[in-house]
Amino acid sequence: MAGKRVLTPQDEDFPRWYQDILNKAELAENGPVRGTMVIRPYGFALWERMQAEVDQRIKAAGADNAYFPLFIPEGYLSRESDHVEGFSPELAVVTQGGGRELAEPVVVRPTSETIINAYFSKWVQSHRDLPLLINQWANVVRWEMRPRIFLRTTEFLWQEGHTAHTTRQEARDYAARILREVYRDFMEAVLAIPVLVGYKTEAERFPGAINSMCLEAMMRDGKALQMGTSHELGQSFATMFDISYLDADGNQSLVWQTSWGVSSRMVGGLIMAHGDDRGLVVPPRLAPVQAVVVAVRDAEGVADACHRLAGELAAAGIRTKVDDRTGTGFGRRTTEWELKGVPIRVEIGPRDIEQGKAALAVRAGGDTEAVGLSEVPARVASLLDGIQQRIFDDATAWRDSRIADASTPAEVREATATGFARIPWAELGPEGEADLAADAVTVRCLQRPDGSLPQSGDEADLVAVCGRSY
RNA sequence: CGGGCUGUGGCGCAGUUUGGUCAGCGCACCUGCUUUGGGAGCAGGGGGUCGCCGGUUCAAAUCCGGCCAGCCCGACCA
Repeated sequence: MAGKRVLTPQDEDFPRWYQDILNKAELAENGPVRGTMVIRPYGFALWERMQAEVDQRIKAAGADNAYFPLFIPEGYLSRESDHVEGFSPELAVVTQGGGRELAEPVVVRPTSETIINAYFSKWVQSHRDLPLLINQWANVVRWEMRPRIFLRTTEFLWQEGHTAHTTRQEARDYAARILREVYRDFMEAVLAIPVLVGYKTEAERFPGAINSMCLEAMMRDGKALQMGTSHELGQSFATMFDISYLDADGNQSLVWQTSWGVSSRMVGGLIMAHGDDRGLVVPPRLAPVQAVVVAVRDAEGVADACHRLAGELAAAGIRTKVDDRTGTGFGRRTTEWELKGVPIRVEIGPRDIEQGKAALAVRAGGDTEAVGLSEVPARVASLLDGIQQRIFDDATAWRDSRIADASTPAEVREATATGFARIPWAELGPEGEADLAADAVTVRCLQRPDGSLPQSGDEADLVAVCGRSY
């Protein structure tokens, strides 16, 4: 009745472990078209929580939500040469509609810079129209060669922000602000995933950008996952789409732009940053279910006590669920909630009722304790705070133990077998970067020696953080 | 697109070398009873034109030809 293996252990086969979690925690599965995914209710609940938290921060940063079309005239893409070069291999193109050949094929958006900027061009006439700060939640399609659920799918869900400013400095500051106040804050405070911030090298830059900033996280197998990006687009799109305005002195000027996004890939990051051999570990601030009240077995008063307690927990602002499926064995249900990473289980059985207590079990760490029924809501609330911090601290300690300093490409190769390597960018350079690429090792980001975000990619003393990535 | 491999109930697989008695196993699912404090036990049961098309043969999951799909490793990427 005990100890049966639920998942392939991470150490044995990490990709297999990931697949097992997707299935057993009922997160997502493949769609019928290669590279597409069906996101199941629990997986989607995680995404909805992410959306809510990110959306709130985006609005606090002053951007408004809008929605632009899924279909983009093919001609729009080719207006920005780097952009079209970067994306054309992975475009899905519609050539027929209504039973006949289309005069001009339309592409399914791989990202919306082109169509959004076509409208920015109409909306921006005066310096009084700036800054223009727009965000949209959407699905996009990129025909990926090697899809993996959540991490790299042909269709994925994301938010993309697009802004226009009067000066380069203002645009840069806003892109950096989004990186820090929206993305980094969300990832560290809510997802409990520590991230490294920095600049992309020219080789890794977004097609059409003059500067790409990013957030990189380490997964439990030591590989890197790019969790989000924020780009300075300069004036290339402004030029191509003629986004110009009259400034206060009556001169015609071009805007400076940014774009930035995070996607459903973060669900994959959440799984791989915190998950263990028992399943998912969801940090409390994200968790769709923060506490599940489990009826141990069907006995006098158990179901009533569970529902009463769940009501009190909900009233205390805790996202709560009751599991009174006593027809299913207790062990199985416990395992299920563990697989789904619910932060706290509140277990109530006849023994607990007798003693006027409930058993609290914490997913991260596995601690258990008995708490008087009336004290449960307060105790759960305080435990949740501690759990959130603990998950973040554990992830940070884990990551830091797998980052090594290197001074030669050979040392970088060695260190990236198990984690990240830091090497002076002046030492590595674009030549060293190209060399490492042969072994699938890439520069994840350039940052200052103290880990902070540079003001420009040309600063002396920048450090290249290298790793294998998803 | 280059290199390696696989297609058999929902999932994971055995069977293919040596054609027949092979359509099977584990998990999952359904019913009943006993269970329930870490994936329960027993009994009974449902579900598969063996990727598709064609060929050889008395007989094809098995042999032959063609096609299709998927997986893994590389170039691309949120």
